[in-house]
Amino acid sequence: MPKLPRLDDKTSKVQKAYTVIKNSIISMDIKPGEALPEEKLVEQLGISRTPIRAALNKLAYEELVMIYPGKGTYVAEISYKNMVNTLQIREVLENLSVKLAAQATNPQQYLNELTETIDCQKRLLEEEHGILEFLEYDNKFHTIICIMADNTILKKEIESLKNKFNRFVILSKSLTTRAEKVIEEHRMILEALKTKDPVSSVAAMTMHIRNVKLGIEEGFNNIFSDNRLD
Amino acid sequence: MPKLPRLDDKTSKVQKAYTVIKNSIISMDIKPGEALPEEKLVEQLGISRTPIRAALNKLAYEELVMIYPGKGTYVAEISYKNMVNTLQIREVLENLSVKLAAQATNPQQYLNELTETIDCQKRLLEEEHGILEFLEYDNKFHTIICIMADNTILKKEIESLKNKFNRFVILSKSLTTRAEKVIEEHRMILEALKTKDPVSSVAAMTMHIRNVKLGIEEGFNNIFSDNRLD
DNA sequence: GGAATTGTATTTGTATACAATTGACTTTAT
DNA sequence: ATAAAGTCAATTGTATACAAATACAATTCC
Repeated sequence: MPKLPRLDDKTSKVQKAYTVIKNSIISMDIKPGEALPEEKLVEQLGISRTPIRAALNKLAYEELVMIYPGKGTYVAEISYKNMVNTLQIREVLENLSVKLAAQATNPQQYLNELTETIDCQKRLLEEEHGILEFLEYDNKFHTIICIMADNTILKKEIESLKNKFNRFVILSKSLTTRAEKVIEEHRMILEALKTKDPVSSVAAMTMHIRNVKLGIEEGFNNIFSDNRLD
Repeated sequence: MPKLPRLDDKTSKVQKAYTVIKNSIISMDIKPGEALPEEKLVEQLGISRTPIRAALNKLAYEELVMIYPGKGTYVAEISYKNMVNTLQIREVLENLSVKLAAQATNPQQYLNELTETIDCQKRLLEEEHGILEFLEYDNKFHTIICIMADNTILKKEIESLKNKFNRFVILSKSLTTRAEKVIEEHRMILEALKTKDPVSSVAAMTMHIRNVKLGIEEGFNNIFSDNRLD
């Protein structure tokens, strides 16, 4: 019997609800501080409360929503301090990731994937696709490095941080000026990884993260009069 | 009306179930790989499946249990590689934590709390209390430094890592030989923090984490013939 | 009018019934 | 004998009903 295309409905309703809500939050489709009553989500998503609650709990764990028992569930607020705290952690984790990746024993396949990812991102930018798609490949770039680093826990942590982080990126609109630079910085990280030198790889990553932070801060300053929006 | 004694049952059933199961796992009361059927937990804990499922999901997120949809839920296995991966992350996060803590603006209160925590741990050791209680104050020590660092996300991350980590500590039985050294190393971190010097603080923490790792590896080698128990 | 109380609507928390999945065992046809 | 199909038990996934908590409005009492 020929292999038929599987109608992939295997993903659980929890997973679907999680993804839909998460994307709505990251894309700022639902605003920070906005309420997320479970019953409303039941109506909109067409599934029962049980999987919705599970999805919200997962999002709460990743600090994308806040659950106040008996009161309600709300999209997590964005603050300058939160952005700084997130970036402090991300910097050391990404540096660890790229350091381990540089020491990978069989890097070739991953180096190819990284190249491919950068090319995809470049193409998306030229064809003026949405920012969410651009960020998806941005995530992919950093995820591949984690896989290269052969540390699944690190991969999960960084992916979770990146979720939170992308809200800052979108809110700050920093990609409108930085998109091409991001690609260039990724390329430099890739080149460093090719040399298998941990030190220069970490240096390239540090530079990248630092620029990301500067871009976000600049964007925040353009939106708010002062740095302190906590 | 006279003040009645409050019957403090405010903690939710999810929280209770989570704590009970988590402690059972960390203390090795439930063995790695052992099944955790929800119905069995219903009988033992005397609550319904709903809060138990929520608790298990939370534990799954912290990687203390593994949920295989439709198959079953199991206590996470312990492997050498997992231990190494966890420690790699913990090292960079603890270093970040102590670096930021050294730069805290109003450290005095926290320095007092750290001193107190060390003294408590010392007393517990002399009075030969259980290992779980010792580890509780160990957690507290590292948590206070995170609070000092003024980064709530970092605090959550490190606490989650420490949960996983304590399983390795208990399995390796490393505390039987290292308990006093742990206290001494904590004291050195405290002294470094008092000088407000980030560099020496990080150095003291790095030394501590390195020794923790060596202790665990030694314990593992005594239990298993080789390092590779994955 | 004002403070305490009570009621009520909204929302999350929990219990339970039923559906879907998985895996092992049995059966059956070849 | 072997492989395919079918049955059954165990387990998680989902839906729904009801309970508890919270906030706010209405009411009562002074």
